Amino acid sequence: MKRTHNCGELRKEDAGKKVTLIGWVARRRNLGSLVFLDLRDRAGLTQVTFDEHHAEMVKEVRNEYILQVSGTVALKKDPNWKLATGEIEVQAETVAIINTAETTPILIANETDALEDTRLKYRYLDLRREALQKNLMLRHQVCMITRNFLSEQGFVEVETPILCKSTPEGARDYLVPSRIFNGKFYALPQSPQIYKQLLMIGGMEKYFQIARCFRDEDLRADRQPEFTQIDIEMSFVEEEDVWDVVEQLMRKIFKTVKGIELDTFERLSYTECMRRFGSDKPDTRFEMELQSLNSLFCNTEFTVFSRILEQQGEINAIVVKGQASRFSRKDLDHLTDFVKIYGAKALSWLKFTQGELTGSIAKVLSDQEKQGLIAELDLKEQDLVLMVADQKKVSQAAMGALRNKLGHDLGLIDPNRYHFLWVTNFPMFEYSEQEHRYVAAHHPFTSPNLEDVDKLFTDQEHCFSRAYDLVLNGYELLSGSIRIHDQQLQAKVFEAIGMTMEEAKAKFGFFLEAFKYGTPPHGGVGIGLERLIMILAGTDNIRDVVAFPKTASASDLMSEAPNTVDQKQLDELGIQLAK
RNA sequence: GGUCCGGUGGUGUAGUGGUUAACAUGCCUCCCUGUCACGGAGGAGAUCGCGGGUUCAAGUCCCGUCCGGACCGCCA
Repeated sequence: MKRTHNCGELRKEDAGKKVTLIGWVARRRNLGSLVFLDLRDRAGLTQVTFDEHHAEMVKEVRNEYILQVSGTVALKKDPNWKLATGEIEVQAETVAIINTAETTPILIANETDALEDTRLKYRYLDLRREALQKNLMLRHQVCMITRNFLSEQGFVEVETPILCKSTPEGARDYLVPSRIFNGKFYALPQSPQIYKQLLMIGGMEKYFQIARCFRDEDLRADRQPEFTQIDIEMSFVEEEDVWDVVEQLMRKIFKTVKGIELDTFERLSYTECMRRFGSDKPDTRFEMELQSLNSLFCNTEFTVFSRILEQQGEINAIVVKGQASRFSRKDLDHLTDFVKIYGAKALSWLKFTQGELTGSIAKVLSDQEKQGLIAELDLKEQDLVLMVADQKKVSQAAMGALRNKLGHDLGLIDPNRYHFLWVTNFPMFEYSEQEHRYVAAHHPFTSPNLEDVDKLFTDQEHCFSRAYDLVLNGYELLSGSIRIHDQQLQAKVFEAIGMTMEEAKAKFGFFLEAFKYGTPPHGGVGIGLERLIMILAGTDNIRDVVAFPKTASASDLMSEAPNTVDQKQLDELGIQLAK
């Protein structure tokens, strides 16, 4: 079985050549004694023509049959400009039916038919479609660029274990029961975090891995229970060194894949980022930043606002420029419902038309406040002001989400822009409403800012860390940090996050032991590969860039995993099911 | 754990209490020598996700349940 060409490469220059193609039948057009078949492989489509002497040979052929066709390349009288190979056709001389196929439940040639559950059940058929093939090849390309680039920079790819020790901080672990030690469990890695740090202690200096990670948490459009990180760790570095490697890698990827020279990677501290965008992963392709109205309303008579301010809350506003008339009362009610998702109790709105402020809270504001608003927000005719007054966290989250929604709905976002932003100086702790105390915001190996070490116990709210994220177009593309390499500091951090040395030893004893023997200063990142590919592929669904993805309930519709197992398997593992 | 949306021939949809469940596409048969989402004629194909209830009557209303999707919580 041999082919001389793939189904995507023949051009008018090839006219007259004898060729052999192998491919799936994508479509048939049977005109009686003249039959056209579109033959498809991963490279594309080529029309094969069977004249009155050959039409009989393919009478029984149906879609998705695999044919080997030999014939002569000929120019078409009427080219099909929609197809790369549209100027030519192959006039068949011999044909072999390599395989037959039953009628497929989904039509491969029609990219838009079939809903996602059907596509997932027959994933192998969905994979025959151009869109998924392109995405998987793009993913391969990015991985190859990454491997080559990092290797050239002196990074060594090392595989770390999949069967690990469970460390039940952070995300929920996937557990694997041990047969040899009944009642004991391995955990699948949430990330190779500890191992890559051990590799630094082990003297690898520069490590990377295209690493599979597992988190047993609920899914989202951009979250799968198993996913891949481009995991990088470096010794003897500070933030700038890590960022430089990442920026170079991104430049290389975007240059090769998209032909784009990236702009400067901007930087914002976490606090600044939250203040301006209400999110730690803002889409910075458009403006419409949050503006605090706290000082403007510090003496307001409007009790809803004054009460919020008394409780250390925030009043944040965004201004939709020049589009006030576009928003009906109903639209604004929908936006109110939208902010309520994020815990906001209400959305206040004001329209600036003909020099007047009208809207939900226009009657309760004093003239002075209205003039202040107009000046402070630099309002122009037809501007719409949207405000959420609430606890700081709620106000920021609601306005950040609203900003994002409006950016999309109003078409303020240029889909061809790629805007990178480093978010730096993440807080070391975050307040847990459930536990009524400050808890670690990151894994406990993240270094605090050196000038904030004193605040570890005295001022956790204002203690910041050497953790950073890279944000691209509203997605958190990577997280990373400079790690702690000093034993005393590590002990302090454990204590500060409420972990006794005994607990720490029980959980990470091997790791702490390793720390004693000359740990180099080190830091790194984990890049979310799927999110990067999603953005490059222009999709907002992670399943479009994963070959065999899980559904929102973490099941595989094709293989029907997870499934029940034999009693014998359970017995070997010493597992008894409840009930 | 929660909120919302959806489930109707193979596939995608319409059907908002009343005849034999409609349309497109796919599939099957026949016709067709220049199609390229070919065209034309005919045909088969659906216990309307599942269970219960309301009603003279349920694809349609109600309750439960399963499945899919989006989001909130969660994701150190």
